[in-house]
Amino acid sequence: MPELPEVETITTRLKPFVVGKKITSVDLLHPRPLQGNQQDIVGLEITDVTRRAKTVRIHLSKQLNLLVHLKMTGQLIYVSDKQKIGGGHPTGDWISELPTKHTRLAFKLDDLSTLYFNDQRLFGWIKVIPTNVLEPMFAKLPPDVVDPEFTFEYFDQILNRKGVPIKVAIMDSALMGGVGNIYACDALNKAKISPWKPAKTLTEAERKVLYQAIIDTINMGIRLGGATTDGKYVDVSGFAGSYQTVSRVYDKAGAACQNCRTPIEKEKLAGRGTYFCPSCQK
DNA sequence: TGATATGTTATCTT
DNA sequence: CAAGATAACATATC
Repeated sequence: MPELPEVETITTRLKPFVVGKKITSVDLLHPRPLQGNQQDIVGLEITDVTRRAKTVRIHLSKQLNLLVHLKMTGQLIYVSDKQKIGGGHPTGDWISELPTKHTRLAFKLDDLSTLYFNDQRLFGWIKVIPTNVLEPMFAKLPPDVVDPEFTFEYFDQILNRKGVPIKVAIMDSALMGGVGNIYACDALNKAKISPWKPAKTLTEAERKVLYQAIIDTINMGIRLGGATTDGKYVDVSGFAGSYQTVSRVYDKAGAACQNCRTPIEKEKLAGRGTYFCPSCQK
């Protein structure tokens, strides 16, 4: 479920509650998501929480880290006797007593609070990974679209090399980090460019508009705490975001295009639901 | 029952 | 190798 803005939101929410605390034990409720040995992190202190692309990095003492990917349905939920905060895929687990049937890991902290990792579809993972392995891996990743390294020159040069539909190019995590389906659809509508248009055929003017639209759309998502598409949970305090209230086309089939009032349509592109305006997105 | 789901990667085919 | 389609991971919901 979560895209970059959702992951960023979880990261910044979690950080003040877990930094400085020690992991006293790790409960493994399902073996699949954990890569590494949970014994290696018992007794370590959480020193920072940061984000790279769509992963949450929990920095630990002893030069170790937990790298968390929520994929489609992951959640990170922090529970103490006075707080319950978190985020990720909106499900009833947000409001249930934890652990739930989807809880895969529970990190018990030394103030008796707990950080839960839930994941209904088991696509997500948590890796125990030393800093000297992680940082070279990160160095090989392309820039995230919110990084200063994501320049127009970089974007322009990538498009020249790609004949794939522009939507596929901007969502390709090997080319740029952080653009998922919601924000890809919205940025393309904002830029009035067809998702099917081959990347290399975009004009200079279109590239400039799209470059800015991607950055603006993702930043809007971050500002609003990400999107919570399940209407049942949009009001759950400490979890939900509100990007869905300003979403231009995602999940808006039949609604009026914000550019030209034409009804938004939905089709498949590369296996993903793709929302677009058939009139103004050329 | 079948289609769909905010992610990523592998594997086919052309 | 490029590009496009499809499948795979595994589960819940409409």
